[in-house]
Amino acid sequence: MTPPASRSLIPEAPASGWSEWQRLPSAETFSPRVLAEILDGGQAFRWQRTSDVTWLGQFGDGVVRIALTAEGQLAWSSPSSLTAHVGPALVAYLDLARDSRTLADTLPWRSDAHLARCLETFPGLRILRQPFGETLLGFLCSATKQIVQIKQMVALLADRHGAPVLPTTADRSSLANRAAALGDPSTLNPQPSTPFHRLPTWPELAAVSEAELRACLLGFRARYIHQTAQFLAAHPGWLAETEALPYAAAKDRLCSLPGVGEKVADCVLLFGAGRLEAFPVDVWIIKTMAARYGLQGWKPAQIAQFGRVHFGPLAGLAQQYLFAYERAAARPPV
DNA sequence: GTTGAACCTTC
DNA sequence: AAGGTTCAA
Repeated sequence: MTPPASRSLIPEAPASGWSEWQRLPSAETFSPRVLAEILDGGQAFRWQRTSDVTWLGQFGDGVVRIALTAEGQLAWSSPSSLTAHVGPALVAYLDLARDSRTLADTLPWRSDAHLARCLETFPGLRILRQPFGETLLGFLCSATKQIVQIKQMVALLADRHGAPVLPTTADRSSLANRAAALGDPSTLNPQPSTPFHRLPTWPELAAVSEAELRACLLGFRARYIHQTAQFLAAHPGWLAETEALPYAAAKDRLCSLPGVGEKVADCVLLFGAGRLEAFPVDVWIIKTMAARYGLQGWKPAQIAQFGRVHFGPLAGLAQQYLFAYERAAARPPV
């Protein structure tokens, strides 16, 4: 049992029906900026900021709020019915068993001044360990879209095609039973119910038409997701097997899915399978490798090769630091 | 093997 | 123009 976090250190009391704030089992501290980069910097698409230091997010069957204490430590709260499940799930999701600073220290920053600057700028930046299938769905949506738009597509998919996570079916039927016993007609037919829907699973997506997917603002990505869902439905176990494969084999298999090329496959393996050797090459990395490493005119595949050699077995972690730094440099300074 | 256009929609 | 993939030249 994690002890409740000291109430005075948390900016607000938990909402009713939610657990007390609890500390996470990690001594690491985070700045609001680094936490924002972790939760909302393009790894995941289901977090929204609720204040300077609090976030509301979903992954798997979980709904959770995260808060930063005055000392920069993490605390969390979830709907009471989910609390037992969310605690351990969140530790896995944030990959808190690994110390990110120790990990980052093994990167070649001693011989790479630019990397050293990126590490200093985002201390404690870490790679999430998201559910594999959800990560695949998110990055199938990502082609030529900005984070805001990807979040919008994913939110529509969840609202329209994902199962409600709250209240639990048990809660709901007990509510309905009680209401029936009391003869209260208003709760017999609960409203379109809850604000929280999980993302549709791949079997659920297989039952959604391409037209319905297009209605979720997916555009040409609707066909990719539809075809991928059909394939996965015809090959049960394929996704779980892929997740367990070594990096290169897993990437090959992912790239055989419609709409999945090298970049998307690397993102899925990095952010959804903990494969820190994956080095996704997107337009930001192409820019940064050209500007900071002198690789003007290099092709994505060449940059990926350079990245894996130069940054080593944790190239994906380095990639995330470079990515965060380059995007921050491009934004107007606060 | 390489290059370029097409693919949807929205900020 | 946007964090890409695919298909055809």
